[in-house]
Amino acid sequence: MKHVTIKDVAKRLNVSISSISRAFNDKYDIKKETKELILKTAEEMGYHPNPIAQKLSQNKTFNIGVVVPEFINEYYSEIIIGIQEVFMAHKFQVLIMQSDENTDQELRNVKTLINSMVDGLIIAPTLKSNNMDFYLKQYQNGYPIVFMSRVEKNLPASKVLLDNEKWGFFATEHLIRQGYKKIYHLSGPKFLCVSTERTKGFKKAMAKHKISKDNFKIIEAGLFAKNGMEVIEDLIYNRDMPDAIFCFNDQVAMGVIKKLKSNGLRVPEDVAIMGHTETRMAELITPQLSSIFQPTYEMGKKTAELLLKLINEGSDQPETVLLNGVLNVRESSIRDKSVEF
Amino acid sequence: MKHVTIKDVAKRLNVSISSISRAFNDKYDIKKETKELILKTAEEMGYHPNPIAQKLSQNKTFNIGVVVPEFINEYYSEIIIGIQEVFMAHKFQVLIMQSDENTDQELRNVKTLINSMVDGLIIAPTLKSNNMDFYLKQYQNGYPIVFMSRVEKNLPASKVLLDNEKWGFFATEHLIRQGYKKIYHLSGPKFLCVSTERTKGFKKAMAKHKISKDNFKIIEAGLFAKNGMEVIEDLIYNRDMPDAIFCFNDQVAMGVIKKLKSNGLRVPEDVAIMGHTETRMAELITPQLSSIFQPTYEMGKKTAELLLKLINEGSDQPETVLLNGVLNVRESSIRDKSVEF
DNA sequence: TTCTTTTTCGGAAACGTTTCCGAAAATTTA
DNA sequence: TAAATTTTCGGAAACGTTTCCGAAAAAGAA
Repeated sequence: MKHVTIKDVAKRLNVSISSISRAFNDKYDIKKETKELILKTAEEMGYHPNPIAQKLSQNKTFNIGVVVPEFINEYYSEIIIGIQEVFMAHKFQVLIMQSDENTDQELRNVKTLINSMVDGLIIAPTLKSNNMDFYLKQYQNGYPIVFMSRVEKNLPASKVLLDNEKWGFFATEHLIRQGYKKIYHLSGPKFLCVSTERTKGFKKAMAKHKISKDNFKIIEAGLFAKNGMEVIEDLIYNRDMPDAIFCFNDQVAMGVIKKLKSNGLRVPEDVAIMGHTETRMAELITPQLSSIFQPTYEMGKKTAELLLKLINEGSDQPETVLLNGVLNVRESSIRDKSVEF
Repeated sequence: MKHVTIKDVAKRLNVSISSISRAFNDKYDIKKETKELILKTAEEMGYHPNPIAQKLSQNKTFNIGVVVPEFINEYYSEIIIGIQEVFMAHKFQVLIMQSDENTDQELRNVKTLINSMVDGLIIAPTLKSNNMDFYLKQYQNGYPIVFMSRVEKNLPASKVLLDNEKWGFFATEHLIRQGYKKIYHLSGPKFLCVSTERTKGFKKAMAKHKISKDNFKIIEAGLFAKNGMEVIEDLIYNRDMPDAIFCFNDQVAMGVIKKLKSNGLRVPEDVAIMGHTETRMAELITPQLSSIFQPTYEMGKKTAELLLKLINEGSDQPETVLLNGVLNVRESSIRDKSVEF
């Protein structure tokens, strides 16, 4: 496992190490023939420049870091695939770290990556991240950071996110247009901005269509299937069942559907269900789940491009990319066709 | 974004850089007071040792690489969490790369990581990986590599995997014991060893319980829900429906269930379904899906420990860890309770 | 006190590159 | 042919550490 170094090649060819370096870095001041000779014998000798040494010398690591709250769900996994695609094309390595929805772990991750001298950072904060001040300070000091997904629209930094309010609105309006009269919204935690945004969209739709306060309700549920199940249990217990529910995400929606079915309620005939942040399971369950598809792959690519620009050109103005979703209507929110409206 | 270096601290305190280094590396030959003084002022000045320089100097990167075929499914994500846990405790960074089930991409990933001088590698090969010879050569040259999940039981290298034959056997035997008489197996691709192992287990159960050739069948399906759906379409078309199906994995099983239901067949009354490599969705769908749970987290931890040992102590004998699964019986494979057997 | 041993520290080489500077060689111009 | 310019290359410093070696300082033994 002995590595061939630049010196070995230099000695073999009786040239200076600078020439070897020049040959490998496509510098202008080297004769074409010597360059080719060098590259050829280097190849033969199995020489590869040592990235660590390059990094030390250039003070650049060609690594970037990605910190996500989790990648158990396909959401961040898909985003990362997009990120990786862009950076691999530019010879960057993508270091991924996950925070397990833990703000301390997140801070440790970020510090580890900064310490590892990554050239830039993509951060999707955890649920209750209280590290934003620290991140912003780094950003303002010129450290290239792009935020993703779970940040406020007015954060003074470059970021890529779905317009959650808008698509919360569309999801809700779809239910209204289907003729459902009593619509509840199971929101995520209220300290999670993507949740409050979606809730804002929900309220906006209620206002636009002049639905009275008696006919809608916002219930703080959570992120997971079990949160959805718990809420349904309560609603059943309280005999307070709407005819449509817009859930914070597909996981919650699936919990809701499960619980409704096990209590003999039919979806969508008794209660219509709308999810959000579509998962691949949406098509597989019965009934198929209506949801808002997020363009995860494009989110990843866009985020990566923003960071790449920040790394190469430095920051000028923070740039915010608001992406659009797709409303996928499936069985779970289609009103019985016999009902005209 | 100017980094404070060891020299700055040395100048400030009027000591040599070697002393600073000694203070940070807990060397014995430094006075306790100076050490404390150094650590204190270093802290004040915001000095952190530059990992790149450390790596260059020590010829060790404290990075390890993990190459997985994908992490869209929760399986590898969970394993990675286990891996990360162990390595973070030992101050290693975990570089994750994914191959998108593409053997060329996989080779590129591995080479990139080796070039990046990671101290060790965990590899879960892609479907049709034809790079095993290359990996084994590296391993035999002393490069620390541990294989995971998708490798042959007799591969001459350290590895961690589920005993797929055994749990394929148990899954099948469960169906037999429930009284199902005609049992089909939807296998994965035949060049995927975890699939052939599970199939072996299926056959073994058939042999043990003396089920005649007319009453079981092995159909090569694939890895995804749509593969399961396609097979069911064929079976319906050919009027060739068993009363139980053991699917290669949960994804296939969910496709199967969906297709059965949309054709008016009930699960498990008409056809019982057994999955494998349990997903969290198993509990959420109707009917709840019986499956073989794989101890992903422990797999990750165990793999990481093996690699850590290999890195620190060098290789002696290749070690193979065969993990056990858990048979989780749920609604999809429980025979009507009125039937005694 | 003087000599030996131990503790503590500084100097310098080494890790493998890139890059600046200046010089030699090759080419062009006068 | 000589001078000026351009091309090509080597030497050496720099990146920020660790570590070896030997010396100074402190402590212990005689």
